[in-house]
Amino acid sequence: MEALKPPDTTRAQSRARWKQDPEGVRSNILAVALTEFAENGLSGARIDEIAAKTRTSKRMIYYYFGDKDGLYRKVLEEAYREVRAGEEELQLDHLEPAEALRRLAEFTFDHHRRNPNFIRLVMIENIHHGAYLAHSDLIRQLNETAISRVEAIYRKGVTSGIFRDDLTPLAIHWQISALSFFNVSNRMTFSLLFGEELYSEDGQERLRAQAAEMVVRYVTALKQALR
Amino acid sequence: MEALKPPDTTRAQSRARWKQDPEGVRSNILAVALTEFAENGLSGARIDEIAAKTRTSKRMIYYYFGDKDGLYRKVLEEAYREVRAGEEELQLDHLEPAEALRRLAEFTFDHHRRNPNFIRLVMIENIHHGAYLAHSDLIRQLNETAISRVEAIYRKGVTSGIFRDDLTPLAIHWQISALSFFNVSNRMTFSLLFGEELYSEDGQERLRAQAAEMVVRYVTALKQALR
DNA sequence: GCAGTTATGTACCATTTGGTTAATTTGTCA
DNA sequence: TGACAAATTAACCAAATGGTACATAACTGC
Repeated sequence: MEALKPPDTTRAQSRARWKQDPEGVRSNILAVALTEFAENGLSGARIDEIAAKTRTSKRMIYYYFGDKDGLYRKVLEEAYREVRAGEEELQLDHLEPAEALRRLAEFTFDHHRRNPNFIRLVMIENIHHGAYLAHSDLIRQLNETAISRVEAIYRKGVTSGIFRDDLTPLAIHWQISALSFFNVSNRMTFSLLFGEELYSEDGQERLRAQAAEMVVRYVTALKQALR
Repeated sequence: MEALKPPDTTRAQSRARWKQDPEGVRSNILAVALTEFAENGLSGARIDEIAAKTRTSKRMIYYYFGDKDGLYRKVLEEAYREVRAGEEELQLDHLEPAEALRRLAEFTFDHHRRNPNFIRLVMIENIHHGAYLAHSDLIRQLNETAISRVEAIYRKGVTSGIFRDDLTPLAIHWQISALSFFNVSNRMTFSLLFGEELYSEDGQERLRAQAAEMVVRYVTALKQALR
């Protein structure tokens, strides 16, 4: 349709030498894009800005990821993968159920705190009604383990009689997540509205202990409540 | 700088008559903008789109709100005002502390659930590091009451000996908020990852009761736990 | 060492988008 | 009633932004 200009062959001579590094370029783009999306949201992030912070060019983003949405999707998957990998370390089998549950809650609290960019991506994804997450089987799969971990602990606790038996692992996971997630996701508005005291080192230490205690107390059978 | 075209006086004849309605126009813009920002985020929302859904024109948005940021700021303030106004109805003075606290938690849970657009705005604001909320004294002021409501209940409970005395109203408010907020904010990703069961009517009823129970149990002094 | 494929740099483009200019009408009040 | 301010319409604009076209260098396998 449009008239193409005549190819400009003269300036090509000045090009420097370079080495190919597909994997490096790819992961470099992903890393930069992760922080850009986490910082600015999906529509807030700028492809040009991402490209500029990359060691390569905008062209390569489209070469490897197709378009902005494609890039975002891969970023989301990568973020989930990393975070879930970080959860592997946790070993709770040898602990008695109440202690295991407390540790799990504390761990989750810490883990979310250490991964604010991930939390932000999840917030962003929720703003978009989970439209991108919906298309990723990989991510869904990664989360099965989260539930089974709670389930193992809870089942043991019910069997030994120290946990009440009218709850579900899913609900317990929900509660732990809520307290841990909110702590990071709403930090800015909460501290602006109510002061910084909950977000000092001490304050966080207390919130963490309180959140864990809250969950444990809730799951503990009433007749056990006095120890 | 640029050459101006000669004024086109001929077509002006065709303009229809209209009535002035500054307040109506203003609030109409605000209402439309609220849902657009809540739906798409700050950078995701389009001024043209907002204008189109308005009964007036884009020009009026700039006339009344200056620029996109100005509009967003006013939307945020308006949303806070409405939501806080909705909390006025709550009367808890006549209840004994444990019951009052349970009611407060349940009310907050319901209230957040009824105002998803507000929740989304707060999420968006957190994505932006609370940059806009930081400039609004009005909003900060509106939240003082939230804390004092908790404080009144908590103080009564401590005095009468049924609440433990090592907590702060702020932390209790944080806990209630976390459970209530997360329920709405993370609904999409959570249900995509773990299924819809927590978000059915029954599921929500249970989560609500559990959240309230969790808070009450936590605040209750241990020696009271068996009633 | 050459043919074909993969990877990359440079320049360019169409559209979208926030924002503006200028003219015109409606309301107000001396 | 007429001048001045407030409200509103319609057309226009420059910059930003997602995305491409094209040429070419690096790599791979024979």
